[in-house]
Amino acid sequence: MPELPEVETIARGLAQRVTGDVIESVWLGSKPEPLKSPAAEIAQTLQGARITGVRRLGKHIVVDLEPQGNSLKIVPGKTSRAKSKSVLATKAQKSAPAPKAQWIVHLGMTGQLLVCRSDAELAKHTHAIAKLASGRELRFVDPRRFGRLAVVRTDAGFATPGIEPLEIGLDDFAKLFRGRKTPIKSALLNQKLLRGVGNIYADEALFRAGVRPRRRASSLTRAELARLYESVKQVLREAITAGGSSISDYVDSNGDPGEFQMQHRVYGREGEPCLTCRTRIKRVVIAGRSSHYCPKCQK
DNA sequence: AGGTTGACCTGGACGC
DNA sequence: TGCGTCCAGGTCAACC
Repeated sequence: MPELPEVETIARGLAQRVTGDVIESVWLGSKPEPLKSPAAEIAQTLQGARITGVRRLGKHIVVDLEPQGNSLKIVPGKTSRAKSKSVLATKAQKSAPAPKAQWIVHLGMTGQLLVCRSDAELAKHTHAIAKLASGRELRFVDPRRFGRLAVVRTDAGFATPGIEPLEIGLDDFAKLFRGRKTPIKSALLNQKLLRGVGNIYADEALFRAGVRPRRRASSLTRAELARLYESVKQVLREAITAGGSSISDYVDSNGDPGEFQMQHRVYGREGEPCLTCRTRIKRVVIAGRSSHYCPKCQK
């Protein structure tokens, strides 16, 4: 479910609500799929850490952490309570400022990262809970288990390929598609090129640009690339303003749905009239993904 | 090497 | 009501 605007909405909400809070303890479910880092490493990194910020990188949520006792010398007795003699404690002792850490969350198709009261009912498919010093909890819920949790503790921090679509310039944007035989729709979904665009916004951007999803990426004219460039940015910005698109289970960190699904012009509108020319919207499958377009408005 | 397909999961919608 | 089928916002590994 979550593409760039949804992840951005969630990250902004979390930043507002949990920045400065401290993770007191962590519970991780028994299902191993969601964990990309070893459970012990995740627990150890999060426990006692102060949240210094939350942001989005592509479709990832990055929770910036200041490990426990960062500026202090950590002695084994101090980290005591849990699992950890901890690699963390050892490292912190050596280098005066302990390395910053990050908690990386990818929501997959159905993941949710929610802030709630600790007495709130536990949703089915809750895979992780971070208890906060403020008395609230940060919960990761994901029925389909396509989501992923990881921690990163390198100086460089979390990195992912691809360019942010809201930051790229037109020339670099055009370069991404040069010589690519793949359909433009698939190229837009390729996270190694642009990071954050997903199925809904690819379809919506192509409609606004007047380009059919099956067109080979390399066949787009400069004018079409320029229109697509603007369309991608426009549709993402509008969707962020609307708080994202809620098709079935997307909610922000507060549990509230987005509004942008009301403004979809082609996605999910198969058989309905084009809002511009009344032609029926078509749905085709491209590289396994359903793709919606107006056969008249898009060339 | 670039491009395409299927697998990974669960649950909701729909047809019979 | 119940069962089967299809579909879903994302990403990989495995193929061609």
